[in-house]
Amino acid sequence: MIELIFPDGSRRAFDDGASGRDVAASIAKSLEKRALLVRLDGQLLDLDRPLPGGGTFEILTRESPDALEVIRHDASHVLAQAVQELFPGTQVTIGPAIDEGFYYDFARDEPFSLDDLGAIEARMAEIVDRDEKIVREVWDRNEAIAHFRDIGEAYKAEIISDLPEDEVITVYRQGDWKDLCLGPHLPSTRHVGKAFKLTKLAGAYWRGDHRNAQLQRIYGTAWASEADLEAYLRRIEEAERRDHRRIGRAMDLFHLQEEAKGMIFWHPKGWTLYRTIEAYMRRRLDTDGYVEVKAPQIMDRGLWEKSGHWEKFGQAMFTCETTEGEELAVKPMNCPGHVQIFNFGQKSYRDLPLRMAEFGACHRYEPSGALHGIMRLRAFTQDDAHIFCREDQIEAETTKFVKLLNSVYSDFGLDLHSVKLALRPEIRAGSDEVWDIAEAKLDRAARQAVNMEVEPLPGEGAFYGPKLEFHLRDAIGRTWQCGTLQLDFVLPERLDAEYVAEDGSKQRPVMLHRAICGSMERFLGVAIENYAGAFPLWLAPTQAVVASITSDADDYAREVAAALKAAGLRVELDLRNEKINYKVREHSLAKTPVIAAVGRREAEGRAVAIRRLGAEGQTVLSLDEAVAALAGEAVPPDLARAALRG
RNA sequence: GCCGGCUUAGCUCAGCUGGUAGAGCAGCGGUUUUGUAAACCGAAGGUCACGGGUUCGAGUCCUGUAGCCGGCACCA
Repeated sequence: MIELIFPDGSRRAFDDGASGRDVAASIAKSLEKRALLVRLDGQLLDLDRPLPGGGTFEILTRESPDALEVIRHDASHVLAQAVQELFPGTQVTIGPAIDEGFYYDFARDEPFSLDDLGAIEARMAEIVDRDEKIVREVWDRNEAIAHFRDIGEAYKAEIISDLPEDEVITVYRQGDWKDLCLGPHLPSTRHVGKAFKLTKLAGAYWRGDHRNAQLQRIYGTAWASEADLEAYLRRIEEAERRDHRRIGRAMDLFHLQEEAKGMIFWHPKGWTLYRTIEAYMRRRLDTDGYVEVKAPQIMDRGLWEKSGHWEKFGQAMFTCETTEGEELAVKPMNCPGHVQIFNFGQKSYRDLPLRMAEFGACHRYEPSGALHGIMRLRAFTQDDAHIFCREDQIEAETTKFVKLLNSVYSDFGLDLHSVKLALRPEIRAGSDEVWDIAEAKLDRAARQAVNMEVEPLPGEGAFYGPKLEFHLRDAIGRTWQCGTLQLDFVLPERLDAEYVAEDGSKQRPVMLHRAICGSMERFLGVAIENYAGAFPLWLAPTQAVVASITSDADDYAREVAAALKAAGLRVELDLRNEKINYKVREHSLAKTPVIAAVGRREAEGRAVAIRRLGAEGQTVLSLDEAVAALAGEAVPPDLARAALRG
């Protein structure tokens, strides 16, 4: 007998060998019908699999988030079956569930075309209608390897060979089709439902390694219901309207062109936005005890060799040779320059922690395929800073930094998507003891400062130290690393950074590389998508347009614009010979936060009719009131807080 | 860099199976003086990304290159 503990706390005994289905049926026939999976002691199991023992027990139906993940996983199996039925000779590899859907990687000489997706979808629907039972089988390891090799599934055979010797090999069968898989799965293909859609084709390397063969990946999305699928598709469509590239063009912020791949031509409005953010960041750094510097844009190759970057990233650096035979490199990062400034003259322990900031313009020859709007560029500006400190100051500095970062993100209405800690890579500098301490310090400090999980990334740290990553999301849910804090025990050594300690001895400082925006451009891209171009007043490149209604009011309109401008607002004047309807529409589409319309009435009463973006109708205020109100609202959040504190 | 797709007027897009280009908006010139999301008229605007080929004839078919888009790989 086995004893099951149900979510309500009740306990019941069942015969050995009872399956989740038996349990569901014993409760209610209707529950058996709706049951898809069970959870036993936290582990998901197939509904028809005999329960291996007793424990806490739960029956999952379609509505459960865990069931949705299995629906997506099964959709990938149905996809694979459909592909193999339609395109014999195609090899299957792996096909997991992912956020919002699933994919499956196939090996096939001929590429799939977009047109194939329709046919594959239709076949998938057929397989769902066939309602094939999905059956779990346990296979002998060697037989499994031989079997998959015999039927030409080399990748599957390779996967099994690489599994640990004691791993139970399970194969799931649906109709004539089968796949090596850990499971669990739904009882039959009918339960996958029809709320799925194949979305895109892509290349993907076998096992994520570019030295391996490239497979063909088919992505799809799958949901528990048609309504959820439709909502998802609508959400994607909506998100595409927020795309920073589209908004950048529509709002005339910037452009990119072939002659300068991965580099931005900032237009007046975009550059105003950029400078507003830069000024804000500069104030935040200033109040947090940073000093700002500026190091050369191009420096001798020798310095990059000494820092170690030439060896590792030389291929990706822009270089030039002078007529006098010097070899120079455009800086791909700011740290070596900052160490030169640190090294100039003598530093005392009293100078530490020394927080040295620079809005550093960096150039890197990024692979062409990596470029993406203004998120991934070849020329970008880091809001970089290096904190030179003693080892015992690392934690406090990290906590201080994360606090600042959180405060900055919240001023832009951004939520951290995730925080990750990249741990020691295989090839690294420094002893294991040093890494132990370093990783623990960052982990502790980050956990203390952010109210969320810190996800470890084994093997992904920089060669010189562990790295905290702060990720934000773009409109369609792709995440971008923006903030970062990296501990470095190598560079101070390589570039001979020293300070004089209390006892008069020379000591090496530790260096913390840190950035909040990461790249100003990327941060701007994320901010554009976050606000969908409708910036709060303090950020909007054009904060207000003064629009005349008739030309009688032109002089007064000029006066209003001048008054707003004198109060520090970024104002445009629209005296064109157009109807007010036309002007309102145009400036609304341009996402101008405030339209101040003035006609004969306003001119006579020295008033303005204020219309706010997104609001219906307008409020008439006296000119003085309007200026005071808008000027107050346009104060950046950090200055507003400072004013509040007095 | 790799796989797939796309590239037609400033922008958004038409252009069927090959017969040398079309709309809306913007811009320009006029008319209109207008009350809160598109007034009216007119003229103009294109080496159909770039190069090569097939053909009597190519935006359309083939091929090479570039850029961009979606992924993958990369990201000091």
